[in-house]
Amino acid sequence: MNYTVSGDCVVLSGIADFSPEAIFECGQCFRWNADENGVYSGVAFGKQLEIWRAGDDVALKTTERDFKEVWQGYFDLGTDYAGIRRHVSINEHMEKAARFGAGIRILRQERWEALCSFIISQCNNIPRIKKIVETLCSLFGEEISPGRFAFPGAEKIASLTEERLSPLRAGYRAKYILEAARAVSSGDIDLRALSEAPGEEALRKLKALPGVGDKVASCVMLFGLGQLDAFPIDVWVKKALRARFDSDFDPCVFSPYAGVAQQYIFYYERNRDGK
DNA sequence: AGCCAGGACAAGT
DNA sequence: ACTTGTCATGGC
Repeated sequence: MNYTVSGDCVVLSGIADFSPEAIFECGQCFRWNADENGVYSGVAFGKQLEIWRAGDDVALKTTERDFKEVWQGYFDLGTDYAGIRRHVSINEHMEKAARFGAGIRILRQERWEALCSFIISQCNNIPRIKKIVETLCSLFGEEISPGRFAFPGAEKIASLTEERLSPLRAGYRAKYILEAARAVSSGDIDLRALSEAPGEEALRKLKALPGVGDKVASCVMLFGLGQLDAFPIDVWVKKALRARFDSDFDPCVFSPYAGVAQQYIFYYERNRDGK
């Protein structure tokens, strides 16, 4: 990946398939927000970042060291998303969806953060998911700069109780959060190993956790384990599959990038009537 | 005011 | 193998 260092920024020049808005608003993450100028800020891997598009370039306010150690991987800069868009544009609808979602990249998020966040996501709306996640971080995460918090580790959450999680207002999900944290911190489940495991095995082991079914497990695989072929089916994707694909349609045709295709479908289905 | 949300799970057909 | 009720909460 070509980049230049300019002042306190790292600049990616002439990079096409990289839209901060598409990346952060496509529902894959919950801790990034834009200011009035379209500058996104957030925290990942305990590091803070501001990032924005400037013409043909993308600027990241970070050090070269953090760029190489954290953000290059986080933004999946080694993957050719233009090629993936061509690969999944198998029909007219997918051409439109992929064009609409051009600039989406699947973030390689922290494994435990992805698991915890998508447990919270079940039967919940995105604004409230973000609120619960942010409360979780501000209450139990390390303050890395004034008002900014890292995502709390599984060990930290495992040491808590349902009572201590009650300020989250997470409802029935609180016990799922605790159980998952205990499983991760005790080594009962090894998320790192699952990112190298076959999809079948990763899905099965994730679903052994209480409160984790097909959909949440698939999201963890896609957004936390780097398994780009995982295909989460939520209410929006279900609606799109019903309305815009044959009844016997099999997402395997997108393999090995079914998850990316799913994200184009999801993002397009949610926003096609808006902007 | 009431429907719905990036569901999971058990119980009933 | 499908359908239904329940779970806790608040965004819109």
